[in-house]
Amino acid sequence: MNDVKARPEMEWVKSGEVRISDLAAELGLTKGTVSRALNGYEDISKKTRKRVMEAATKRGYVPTTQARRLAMGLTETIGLVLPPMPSQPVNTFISEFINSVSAALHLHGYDLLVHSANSEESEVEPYRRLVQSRKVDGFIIFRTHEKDPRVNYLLNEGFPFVTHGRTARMAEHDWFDIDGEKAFRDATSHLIKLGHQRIGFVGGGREFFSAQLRLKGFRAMLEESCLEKVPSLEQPGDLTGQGGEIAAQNLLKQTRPPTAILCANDASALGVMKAARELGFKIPEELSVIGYDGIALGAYIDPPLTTLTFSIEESGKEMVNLLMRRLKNPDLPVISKLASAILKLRGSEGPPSSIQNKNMENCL
Amino acid sequence: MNDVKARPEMEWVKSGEVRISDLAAELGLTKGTVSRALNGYEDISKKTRKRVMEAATKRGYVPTTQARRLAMGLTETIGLVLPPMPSQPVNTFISEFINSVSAALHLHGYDLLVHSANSEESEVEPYRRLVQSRKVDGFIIFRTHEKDPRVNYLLNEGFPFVTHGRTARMAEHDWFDIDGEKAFRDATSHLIKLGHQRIGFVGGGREFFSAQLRLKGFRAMLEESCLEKVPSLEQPGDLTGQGGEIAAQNLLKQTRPPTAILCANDASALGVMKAARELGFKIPEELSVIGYDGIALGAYIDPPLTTLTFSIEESGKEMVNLLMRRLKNPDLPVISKLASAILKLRGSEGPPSSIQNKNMENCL
DNA sequence: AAAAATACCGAAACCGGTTTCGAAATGATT
DNA sequence: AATCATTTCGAAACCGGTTTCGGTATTTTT
Repeated sequence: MNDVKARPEMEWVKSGEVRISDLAAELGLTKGTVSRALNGYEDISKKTRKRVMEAATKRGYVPTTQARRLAMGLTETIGLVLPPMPSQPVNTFISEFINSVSAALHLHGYDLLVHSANSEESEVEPYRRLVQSRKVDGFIIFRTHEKDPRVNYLLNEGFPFVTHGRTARMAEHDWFDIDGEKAFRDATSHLIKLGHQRIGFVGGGREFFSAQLRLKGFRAMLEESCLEKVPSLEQPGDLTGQGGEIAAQNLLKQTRPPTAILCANDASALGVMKAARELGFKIPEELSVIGYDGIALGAYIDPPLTTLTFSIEESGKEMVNLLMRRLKNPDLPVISKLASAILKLRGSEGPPSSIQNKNMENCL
Repeated sequence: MNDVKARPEMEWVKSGEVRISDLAAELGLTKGTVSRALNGYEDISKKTRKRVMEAATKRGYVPTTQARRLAMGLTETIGLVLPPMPSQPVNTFISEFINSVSAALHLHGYDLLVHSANSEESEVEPYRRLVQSRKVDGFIIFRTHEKDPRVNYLLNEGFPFVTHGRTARMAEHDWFDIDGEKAFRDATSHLIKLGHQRIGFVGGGREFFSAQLRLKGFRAMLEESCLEKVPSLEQPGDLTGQGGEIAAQNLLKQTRPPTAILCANDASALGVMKAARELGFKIPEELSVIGYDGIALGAYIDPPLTTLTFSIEESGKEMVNLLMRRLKNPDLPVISKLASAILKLRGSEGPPSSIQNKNMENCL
């Protein structure tokens, strides 16, 4: 009967050949039974279950994903759309993030579909396509805007997603974020304690909500410390090295340049340092610089870049957890998680050369 | 009859609701006919084709990807497995590469599945899983080893893939690579022409084939220029900043340290620069440093890092082209493409301080 | 020992498409 | 007008699984 296995070396080990119907035929069962046996249904006798599982491993049977997913009505895939790459790509963040998200998803049996956005079309277009073609069950979104069209679209569709970063509608969707406001309060406070009174700020692009929060933290700490808010010390920036250069030039060419500059990310901090060097400012003696992101390369430059850092690994994991929870039960109330960044002192900041003394004790 | 659309605002625009059978029923056709009409079969009259297509766009019908793929027996998905992240992630390369590959694949209607490798299991395990579960039609592999188990596995399975980088079996598979040998010949030649005679080399990890080729180019140019090959000037390295630091210490603490150091990538070059600073070597006056990768950050450090650069965008595109060709016709002969890196002078190299003169004219 | 409950498996529908085959309707040919 | 060739579409199988339902075979209850 089953002398099919002529030789014990099992020559059919070549993967991807055996289907569930083959297994069923071989065992004298129906494919329905085989399926239930493999999936742990209770209405299968231990004996046949064992028989089935042994045959499955022996023949190297692995269910065809597409078929299973079609039958079960889910894709087990999460979409991640990369933002259009800036001309100056500095995003060591992205690769780490993808890695962490992918690993976390894998633990839940999910795959990661990475899609690139081309800059010509609308920002929501990739999301729309993925939703309509039913290629994914949910999204991971990062670099949120305050009014984020992607969030609007997905909320309107009732499609699951989690954001890295808050939005104006953050009460309506799950999100994970780093507390950039607190981070910049801390960094600003650190600079003030060192004696700085004129502190410049290089932002991260008006369009990103996180940039606003960082600015907010910066301003709040200034106010708390009775330092006047000087509009010309706040430069927009754009998260690139080039943007940092331009911002630094605007800051340092002023008649009373700042003695410290706080940057919305490390890339612009590097731009700031470059411009500062070219303008003859010594770091950190004549100018303190602090970045944000904690990129590893920051430790290798001269002086090493002091920066606000956080765990990208944790970010990815947490976001996946939030998303999985949402997928399992779409009706749960929205939740969020706020992690904090820590100030990693590496040497690009220090006390200002000429301490302008002023009443630093209390606000009058 | 079809007064279903009570109001002209068409409230069923909500995506993902309408199936092909709905369309068929609405039009009084069978789903087979609708399918053929939509897919441009010749046996459908212009009239009904038009009717079908209009109804499809009106109802916002988009075929369910899973079903289509199951029926057609393909996944339209390419797998990319990320290598385990080093403790010091410096890979701005990866995110750019993913972006470029993803964009190129999209033009062909393919998706990109990004999978992370956990370092505990065998290197081929992720590939095996993706093959067996039939989640992808092909792979894009990078960071090849000379004897690459992934390549061996896929060749043995007869599964389509393209590598970024050559392998010992490169005659058997399509590949794309940067001509690292030539690149390092060029860089070495440049240093020699500047007057350097003791040149250090920081490799990129024995396991990578590319590292060997770069070393080969370095050695070849030394020999061509009648410079003696000093084994102690060749350090292994590991493509990280830390590895660069260690290598640089080994080089610079020698009694006769090199006047220039060539690094297998920019990350290790940054490590080299850091170590050099700490040991009191001025760059480029007392030590020239050249990297490889052309990372954007290199332009922002002091001095800006001279490096060998190439287009990641082009790499991604070319690899996708190779892979698509292979998928369309698996029996075509293997082809490959070798692109070249160009030396981007930014300032971290210059003539050695004390020119040790020696006969530089010809080899004797 | 007959009746009722339980364990176990087969049959078939289903997921949502694609593709082959054949039949009916239409048009062209003689 | 009868015959043949084309056009056009319906019917049904198929991709490879999952899941519901119902019917024996077996065990338990009385």
